[in-house]
Amino acid sequence: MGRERFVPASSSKTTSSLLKIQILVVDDDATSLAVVASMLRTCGPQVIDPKLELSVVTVKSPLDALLQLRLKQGVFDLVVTDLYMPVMNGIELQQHVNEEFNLPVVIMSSDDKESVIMESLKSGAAFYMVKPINQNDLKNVWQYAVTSKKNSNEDINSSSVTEERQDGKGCRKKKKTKRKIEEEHEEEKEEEETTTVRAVKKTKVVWTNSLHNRFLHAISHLGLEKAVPKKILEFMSVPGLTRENVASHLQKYRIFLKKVADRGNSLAANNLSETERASRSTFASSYASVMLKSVQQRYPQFSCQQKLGVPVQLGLGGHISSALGSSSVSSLTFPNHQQASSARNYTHHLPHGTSNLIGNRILARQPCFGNPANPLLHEGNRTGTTGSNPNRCPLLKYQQQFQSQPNLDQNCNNPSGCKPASGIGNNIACVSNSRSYVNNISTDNPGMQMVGGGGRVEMRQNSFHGGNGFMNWNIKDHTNVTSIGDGSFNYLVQSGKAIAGQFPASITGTNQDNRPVVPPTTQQQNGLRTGAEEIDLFNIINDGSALDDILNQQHMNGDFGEILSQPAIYLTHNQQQVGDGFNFPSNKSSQPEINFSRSNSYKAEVNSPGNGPQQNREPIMDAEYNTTRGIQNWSEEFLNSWFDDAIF
DNA sequence: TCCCGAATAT
DNA sequence: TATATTCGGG
Repeated sequence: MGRERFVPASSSKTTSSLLKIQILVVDDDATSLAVVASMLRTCGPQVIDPKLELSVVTVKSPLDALLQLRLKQGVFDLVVTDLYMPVMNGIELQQHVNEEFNLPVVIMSSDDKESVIMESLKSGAAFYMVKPINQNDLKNVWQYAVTSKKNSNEDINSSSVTEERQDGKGCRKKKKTKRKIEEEHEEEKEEEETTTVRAVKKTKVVWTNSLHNRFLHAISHLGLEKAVPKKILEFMSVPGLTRENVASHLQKYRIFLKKVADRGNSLAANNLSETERASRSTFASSYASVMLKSVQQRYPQFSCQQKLGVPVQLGLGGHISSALGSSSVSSLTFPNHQQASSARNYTHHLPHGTSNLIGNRILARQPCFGNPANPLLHEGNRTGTTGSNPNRCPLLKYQQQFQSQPNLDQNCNNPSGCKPASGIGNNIACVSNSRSYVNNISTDNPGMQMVGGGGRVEMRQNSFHGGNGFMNWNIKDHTNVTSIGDGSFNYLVQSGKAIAGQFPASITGTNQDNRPVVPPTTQQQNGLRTGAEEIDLFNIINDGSALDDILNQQHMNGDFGEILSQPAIYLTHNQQQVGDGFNFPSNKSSQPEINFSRSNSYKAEVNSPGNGPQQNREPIMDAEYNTTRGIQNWSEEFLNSWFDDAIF
């Protein structure tokens, strides 16, 4: 016991208690005002201890705002203001508020010019939100309001310490000028009961995705070993967050990591440096990356990339190919080991342009495809039937390129158990950018087949976003393709969207329309399993719990971790099928579009989070995208915006 | 004195 | 369960 029991001091500024958080929203645009206020009201209780009383007051002019603030001294904890308003702009208002009330002011505007943002921040805005505002922004606002309130209370307390005392009934406040630890000890017994009936609970930090992502980002930056609370805190640079908060979270995170690691007999630090080297992605520290490392460390036989020394990027970055130009890409083939070569179906087309493949150690780098000179992957032919032709076995070529083990045979099998082209582990998720498209990817193996009509792969909104589907697939046995779900498009949707602080979000089988994924009626052979079990596959992503099971299945080998990948990210921002090809806009007004070729019915209707009609949703990204550039060049803003949404 | 991190409390 | 707090020790 014997800990501080501070209550917010009632000063001239702060008459409210911690029990109540009030935000004042200022916007001359009535619609915007209403929207923001309503969103604030909605999301407040999700983030803040519901026991706290939250309220939002709106005013349409900065002058009214100041009036309100003066009238209700100490009532408000934070001001959210539009930037451009008549009479007084947001920055000016902020300055007034700062001088007179010392309250944090959040400025919002659709103006995303860096200069404007910088100016706002320099002038002292707590932060700047670019409209359209999303729920996450507002959650942060609540969070901020709470933490800043807490802090200001603490500040007050530290200068003129106020202590809350309680007799089990009412709460009585006692002012003291100086507080000494010894005194507190004296009062310990007396205060015993106060622990149960505290008028004021310190606000809990809610580890939102955004916060958690920052946390992960910090860890990635620092490295797991050097990531100690203080440094993490520093790096995260979140106002109000304390070292203790971070320490607590870190503890939890470590426990989580340990749990994951313990699943394996831990091949310990094997290959770690390589892994480390490969993990240069922005997201390298992400959960996925940790997951992948863990998987790979435990199951080195499934870690061909490492052995091959391929410079893959791990984690959420998945395999991100560099933008190496725009040579076209033709075909990838995956022989079906189970069938006679004459019956094998080579229908694997690759995107051209820079493609990002996730999946089993297929790294679709630009020069790899359709370039006979490229030893990594050779064109072979699209409809070839001679499975023994090594040129049609990309992995074989891949293997040859990198002379290291394991040696794949012509069927892309390898004696050490690495069967790159079989099973779920080989799902290849492919997203192309650079005005390219995914034609056709399929493993043509018993196992999970990435599919979509003609064998396309769809990367929908990444499940980590908790939004739409994860990917399509069909279950395929030797002869049949069994659809999961509605038969045309099948999705695995991750349910646990944005559950704060949950490292492993769970996945449920729900298709795009929230209909449950219907498990295949027939137990598939060769390791194919029921829908429920397939869902387990995705749990690998989450906690690895299904890994053992899956590895026991024939044809289910692979680096599952890589299913976690970046590409879906590309598709998470308001894309519509408009034409042929997949573009990101060069400016904000144009809509990204996507089309996986081959079928006009195919839509990558991935949007900013929300439930409204797709076309009504606002893009949440304003990423600069240059078709000649690769993922590495995605703007920080984009990455950050993704950061804020995603659950890693 | 700081602050880490396991243990424990809430 | 998630987060906060305590507390021994470097």
